[in-house]
Amino acid sequence: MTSVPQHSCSNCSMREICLPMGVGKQDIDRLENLVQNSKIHHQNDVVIRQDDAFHTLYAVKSGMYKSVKLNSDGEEYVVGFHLPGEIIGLDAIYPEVYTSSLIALTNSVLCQLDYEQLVTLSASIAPLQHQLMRLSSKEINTTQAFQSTQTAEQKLASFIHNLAIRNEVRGFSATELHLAMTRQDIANHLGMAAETVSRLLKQFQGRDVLDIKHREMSILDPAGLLLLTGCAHS
Amino acid sequence: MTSVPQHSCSNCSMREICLPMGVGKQDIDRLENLVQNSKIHHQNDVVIRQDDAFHTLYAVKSGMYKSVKLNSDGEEYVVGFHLPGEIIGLDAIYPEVYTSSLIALTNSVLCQLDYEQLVTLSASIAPLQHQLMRLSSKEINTTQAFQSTQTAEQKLASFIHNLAIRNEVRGFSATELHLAMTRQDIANHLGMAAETVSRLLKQFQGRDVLDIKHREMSILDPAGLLLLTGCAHS
DNA sequence: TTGAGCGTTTGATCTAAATCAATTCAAGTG
DNA sequence: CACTTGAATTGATTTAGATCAAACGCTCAA
Repeated sequence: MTSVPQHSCSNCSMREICLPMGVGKQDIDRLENLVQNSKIHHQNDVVIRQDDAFHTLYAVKSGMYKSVKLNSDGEEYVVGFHLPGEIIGLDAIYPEVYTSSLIALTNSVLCQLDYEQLVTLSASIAPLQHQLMRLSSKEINTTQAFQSTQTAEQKLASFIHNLAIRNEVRGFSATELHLAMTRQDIANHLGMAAETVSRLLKQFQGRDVLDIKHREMSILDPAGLLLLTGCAHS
Repeated sequence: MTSVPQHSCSNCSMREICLPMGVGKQDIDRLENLVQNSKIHHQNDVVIRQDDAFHTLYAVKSGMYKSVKLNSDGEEYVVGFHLPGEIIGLDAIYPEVYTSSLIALTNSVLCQLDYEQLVTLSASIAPLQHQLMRLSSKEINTTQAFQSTQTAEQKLASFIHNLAIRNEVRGFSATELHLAMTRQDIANHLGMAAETVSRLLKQFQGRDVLDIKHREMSILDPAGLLLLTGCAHS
């Protein structure tokens, strides 16, 4: 983990997705001043430890992270995966401790924002305040969306579709995905066995919906994939 | 559905849970002025229709509501149940339409708040701004919490335990619960069959964890119930 | 280059919970 | 008050997906 002094929201390719969205030129430097030095992480670096006191929100600048919750039985649960432009830690505001650990899945960079300072600043920058609420709202939706899907097939299809959309929104490919996480991580996240993920992926391949080699996935038939989701997602 | 002109946050028994929490005496009337006339609803009244344009947040004053999402297949999904003091609509901020329909489960009352006005007001009342963020954060947690539970038994036990805690926080009984929703609603919400709910409740009764007659439930052994949850919840 | 160690795949078996099918119960209505 | 209707229970059967078990294939380090 290394510190990078230089950082800038105005030059960041994620500025239209992340917190700065809608913030005018005259205010963006006030936001930039608040962003702490970015941190570079490597695969398996633990960035946040569950139950640590919450003071800081994080924004993913590049790479990918996962959030993992450990329950009292010692069972792990993969809460989700975080792509560039996404804010991490919104769920920790209420309990004032982080509710899950954060782990880098690949070489990745995070921006740090002191939560108290951010809230104070947002009171005087309306677009920032709105974006903060929008991002919280979005997170509520994300978490709710998957609950409604029922079969393992629908869950996995929804997961892949969701990942593709998120990739596309970020200016990456909507059809060529690199899976930074293991099959076990996906399975755990979706509440199924890793074997089931493996078998379903093979089945999706057989139906020419997608092609997958190790961690590289091509979506051959996006419409077919959407059908597999049960159409529950947009 | 009837309008009630009189309303007051300062006299409301939910003020320490709801939006006014932490707002000082000098500011609370500014919040009260923003609260629209409360609406009285009866069982099965549809308050919000999914996909309608979002402008208003709601706070439950009394009674109970459920949120229901209809997916493109025509399948229903019960997103959750809303108790007094809870804010409804935070998930609609991002998409700018309500993502589910809201239905009264019993005679109930809602307070209405114009979202834009609330955000504007919160910029000048720091405790209100904080509470808005806290409530959003809480909602993210709530939605995440159940995902980690696996078996039907754990899910149902968690659901009952969660309901009991929420009741207690509101100054109601932690052991005597009235279930305003049907078994089918509970089952749908937890992603299982109504028959499974019925069988599990009977099993919980057999183990003397709880006693249930129709819609009235007594939790006889709260510690035993917590054990059944897999201890994943606080 | 070889071997160790994950991650992944594939196959066989088992089980929790769904589905199907009836019956019972409760509350409201003409 | 009987009658209707929706909710809840109970039992029998089926099945999706878990678990168990084994083999395979990368990747990395010595």
